[in-house]
Amino acid sequence: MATFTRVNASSGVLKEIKVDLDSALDLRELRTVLKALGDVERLRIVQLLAGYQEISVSHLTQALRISQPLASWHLRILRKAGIISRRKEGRQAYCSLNRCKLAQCQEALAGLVGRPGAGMARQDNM
Amino acid sequence: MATFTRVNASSGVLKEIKVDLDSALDLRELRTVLKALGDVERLRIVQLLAGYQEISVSHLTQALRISQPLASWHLRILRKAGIISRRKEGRQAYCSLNRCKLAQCQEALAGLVGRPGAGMARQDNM
DNA sequence: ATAATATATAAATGCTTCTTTATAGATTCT
DNA sequence: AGAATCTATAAAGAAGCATTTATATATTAT
Repeated sequence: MATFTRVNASSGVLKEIKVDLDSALDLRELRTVLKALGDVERLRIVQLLAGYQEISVSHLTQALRISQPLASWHLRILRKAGIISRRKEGRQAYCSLNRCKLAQCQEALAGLVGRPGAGMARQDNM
Repeated sequence: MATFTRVNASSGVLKEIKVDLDSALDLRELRTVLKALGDVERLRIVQLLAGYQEISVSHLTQALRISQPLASWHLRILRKAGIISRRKEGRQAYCSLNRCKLAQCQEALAGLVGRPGAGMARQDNM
């Protein structure tokens, strides 16, 4: 298992943590990804993106029949969550799916409920 | 594969679609489930519930150190999304995880991006 | 340089979500 | 019956989200 150490900033306590890079989604990041996916328009974007290597914003806008600023809005949320990437070429922006991020999300979800210790720390205090 | 036919209301076109019942989450329902999971408190609830057959609301409230009304609020959202079930006994309410729903969610997510046709209809109009 | 195109951002607006405090409903205990 | 307990709901407020219209920025074409 590939690991690295990092500082736990959220707790205020400086503590080293072993993190599994292959499914390194803590609760907060998992929340962010799931929240980003929890919208029909954004799911349609992901669905569309899944069928292509990459696609320009204008094509996406046409394909999904949504306004261009709305597409930009949703793309921004997906990008901030790490679900998609953007490549700029000339005046176009090409979007592509970060499939590994989605895989991580599924992993984390499975780890949350399934195998203890896989992708997510378990608390056993009751 | 268990299937049934239904009308595609979103497109306005009346069209019969084969649906896989084992991962029968359409975009809207997937959205609802993901949205319900897209919150740290609710993920903590799911995480806790995953470790037990069932757990009472008051135990859950203590374990997660959140107020009782807040627990009720989040539990309601999880229940409406089909992620948890509730069994009432006396004055207590016992919550349990619907693991199959989470599995469906993972399936749908995988189907959305991965195998075409698995769990989710694909659009190929570009 | 001007015009056209592609994308992003801003402002405004209505809607939903999260959280707390307070209260109601139902069940058990004395 | 009355008191205590468990859970749900209501009201209220702050914060955040989705959407539209209008505008800015950057790039290409004429």
